[in-house]
Amino acid sequence: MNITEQFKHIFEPELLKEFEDKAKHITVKEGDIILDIGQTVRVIPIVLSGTLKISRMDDYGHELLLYYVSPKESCAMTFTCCMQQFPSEVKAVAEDEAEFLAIPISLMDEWMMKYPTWKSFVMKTIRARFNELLKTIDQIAFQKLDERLIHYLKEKSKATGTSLINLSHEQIANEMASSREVISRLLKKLENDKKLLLYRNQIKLLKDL
Amino acid sequence: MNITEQFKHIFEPELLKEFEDKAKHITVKEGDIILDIGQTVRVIPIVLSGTLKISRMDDYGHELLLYYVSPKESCAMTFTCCMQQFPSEVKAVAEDEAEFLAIPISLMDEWMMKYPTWKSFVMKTIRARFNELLKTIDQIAFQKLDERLIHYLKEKSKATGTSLINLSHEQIANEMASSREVISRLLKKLENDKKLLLYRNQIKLLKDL
DNA sequence: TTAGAATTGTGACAATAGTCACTGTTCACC
DNA sequence: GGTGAACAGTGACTATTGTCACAATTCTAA
Repeated sequence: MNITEQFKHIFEPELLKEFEDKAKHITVKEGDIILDIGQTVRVIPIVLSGTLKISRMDDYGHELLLYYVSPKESCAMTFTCCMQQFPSEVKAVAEDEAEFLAIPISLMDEWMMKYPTWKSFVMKTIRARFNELLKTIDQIAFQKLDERLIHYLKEKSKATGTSLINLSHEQIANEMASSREVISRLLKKLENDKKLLLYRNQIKLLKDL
Repeated sequence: MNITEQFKHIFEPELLKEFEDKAKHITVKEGDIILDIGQTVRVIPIVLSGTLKISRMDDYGHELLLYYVSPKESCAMTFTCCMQQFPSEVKAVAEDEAEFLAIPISLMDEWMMKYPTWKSFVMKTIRARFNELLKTIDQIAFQKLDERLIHYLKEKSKATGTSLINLSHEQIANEMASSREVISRLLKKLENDKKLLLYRNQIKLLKDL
């Protein structure tokens, strides 16, 4: 899709022109690692299509999904990291085939001064991501695994825009920092409760989940 | 202490002058609620002395400590909330008697443009708080309660600047979203392991904790 | 000084989550 | 069509955390 068209209600025309001139258009395929923990942030991504998955890893390779970056969105942590050239604390992976604009970090500062819509976009993004992290904290601190699983499935469904989730139980367990058997059992229980249907590598969410 | 003196290495003189002219000097005592969940952010606090405790609550009143705001620091979430006039998602309580500068949120934007040190302070604060939230997530997602307790005690000690922690087991359990009996038992175990000493309403951390 | 409140200690048990071992099923590919 | 890999189901067990009940201790304030 035409970038100017997609963003014309968000950014001023002069900024859209800058996008055209200075941002690189990047396409990645499912599973590609866009940014790993410890890597220096070199560009700010603005998603055009597809979804990026942002997650946290511990020292033993355990993963925890933090949030998704959907089209027209960006990741707050790149803003703050790049402005001070710090390495990334999180991992960004393409959830499916995705396109994004890569904006050189050197423009951040200039644009913040020059374009009110950019400043507002940055602030909105930071706020939104703070709230996502708080939601994640709520989940793991206050909720049991069965409720967390339901929340996870709903978020995944929202991010991909479909009630068909193409993941193995093992993959789900990994993203939730849990174990396969436990997730299998909980999913089975949800199926018995008519909340979803289980297939191989696929889960169909039903309306009363 | 003189404000100009305390901040002269952080902010430019013109900005310090603005502090003197436009910021309110507020003193609160231990336990005072500076900002509750749902309240609109009206000022940006910059701590002069004492410590603020930032925590998250669930719908049933369970609490989880997120991080502390120490002298010369501020809370990132007020920045982003106030710039768009959103209600607060977290609770801020005075950990002990504390003084802070209250900066009217209307100045935020102007100062961001005018004072490079202010912009840098804001960005640094946002980055630091993101990382604190990630550390909190690491703790609850990847660590067992005994490790979390040790981490909690060390952070508390760092925040208050002493190895004497004046809290009941119940208070600790609350801040960690756990239960009193469990915390009591874990503390007892740490005492047996010569990591700390237990008294009524007080814990003395030993050097090999 | 003494009653009541707050704090701490502890045993018994329940609930939740994780691990191990093994089975059966489905799929891809030669 | 057959074979091995990936995926899913399940029972048995363990570990961790939470809950309940109650005792013991210490503090506070009348």
